[in-house]
Amino acid sequence: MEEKLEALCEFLQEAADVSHLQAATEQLRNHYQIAHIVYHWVNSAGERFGAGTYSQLWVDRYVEKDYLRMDPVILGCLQRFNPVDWKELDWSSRAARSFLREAIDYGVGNQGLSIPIRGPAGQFALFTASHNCDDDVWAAFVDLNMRDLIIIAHEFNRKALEFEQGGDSAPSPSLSPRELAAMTYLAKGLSRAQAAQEMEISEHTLRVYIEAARHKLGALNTTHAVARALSRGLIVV
Amino acid sequence: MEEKLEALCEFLQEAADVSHLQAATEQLRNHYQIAHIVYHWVNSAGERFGAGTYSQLWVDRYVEKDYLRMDPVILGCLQRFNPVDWKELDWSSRAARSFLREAIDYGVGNQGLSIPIRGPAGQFALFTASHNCDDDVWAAFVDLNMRDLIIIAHEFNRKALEFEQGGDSAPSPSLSPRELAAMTYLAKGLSRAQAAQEMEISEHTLRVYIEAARHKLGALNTTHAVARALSRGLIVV
DNA sequence: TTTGGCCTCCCCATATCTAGCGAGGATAGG
DNA sequence: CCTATCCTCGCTAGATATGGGGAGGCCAAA
Repeated sequence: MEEKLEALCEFLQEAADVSHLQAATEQLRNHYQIAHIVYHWVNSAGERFGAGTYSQLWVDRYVEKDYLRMDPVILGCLQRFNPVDWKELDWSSRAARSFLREAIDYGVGNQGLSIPIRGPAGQFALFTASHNCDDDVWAAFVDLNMRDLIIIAHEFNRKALEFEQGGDSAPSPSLSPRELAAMTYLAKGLSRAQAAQEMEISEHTLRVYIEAARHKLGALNTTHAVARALSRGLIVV
Repeated sequence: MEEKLEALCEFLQEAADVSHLQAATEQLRNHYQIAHIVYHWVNSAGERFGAGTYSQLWVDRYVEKDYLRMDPVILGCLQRFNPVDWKELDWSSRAARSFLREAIDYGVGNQGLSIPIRGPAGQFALFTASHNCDDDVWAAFVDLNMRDLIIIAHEFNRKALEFEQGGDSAPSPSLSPRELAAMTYLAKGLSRAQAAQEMEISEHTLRVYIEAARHKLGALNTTHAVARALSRGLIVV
């Protein structure tokens, strides 16, 4: 799985649009005179891409350790809406703190601002600016540049979306209303029998919807189908 | 211009509830000298709120006819990411065109810009500015004010989110690393046997993790547990 | 030291899901 | 009008998941 991720990222680095992003991050970094700019993008198929100015050493380390799954910046922004300063995140666990220490050792800033933006089909973009400085300097920087950074994040998203739609990426399948209802009830924890009762249809019919949704979503089982429907933003619990 | 905008944002930050948003929209409208400003918000429970400057006649008509379900602005923005000019939307169906004609009759602008923004739990916000003028004037307006409008949309969302979260924010339970891994593999569509193999433990042990996660998450079954872990941002597929 | 959480393993009976098959009526768009 | 999609219902059999129970070792914090 990790190799696939790396391959995708490499591919993207060579792709015209993303190298554009890469160049853009570098340019931004120079312009704002901060340590790093990172752009992280999860498309509607759940594939991840990134472009940033972190050192290759840190990127390798990050991938190797699968830090994606515990990085408080990622986890925090997955639950948030608006730009978030790294200080507002949850660094209480030991793993998180040692992660931060290590990150700083690898040249990542001790201060950071991340802007999460979501797309209609479960796309998730995270634009991050980070720097190494004390709190006052950082607060002043954020105060001055927050708006620009939000606008830039939107620009990046536009680019990423263009790339996604221009390429061969499979568009999110559209589920019928009953299929969506079925997925939603299952995501709420109802059994098939209960869901069928809610929808006032036979359980047999409900099964047809689940199967149809499963096939459309390319899912291996019901849980997978519900997970995909959720992470693509097709349903909401 | 800039100072006035900042004052508006400050006002928004002090706004305590949705009824204040109404006042804010009115203020924005005066400031930008356009026909209408509308803010539309769907919270994580799927409940809709709105604040805007449309005439009550049009609002009543809109609700009565259940236009929400066919309004090309709503439908279009539900599938989009970035600010969208109404001209970019799909007005091809007969119903859409007659809807637009009717809207203009009721005083809604013939030009509009809508900014969709999404939250982590399916929240959906739509900030719209509309006006009645010809294309050139409108293009100039958009060109000049797009950035401000994006920032304002974000401010509105921050307020709406605070309002939604005011009080009953139940903290997400913390799952152990193995529990998270189990949830993640299940969300990826692996069967219990496969997940156990990936984690190099027996299927029996895996079941214990799933059960533990299920109880922590207050979930009724495995699918529910995975759905909750996903929608709370505890795991990433 | 004791408590609590975590990780690992095992048994069993029942409930649920999966994967095929088939079929008729409603509805909306071209 | 026609075609495609959706909605509804039925069957069978095997595979898989679920919900109880219990048990021992490890580690860290109180």
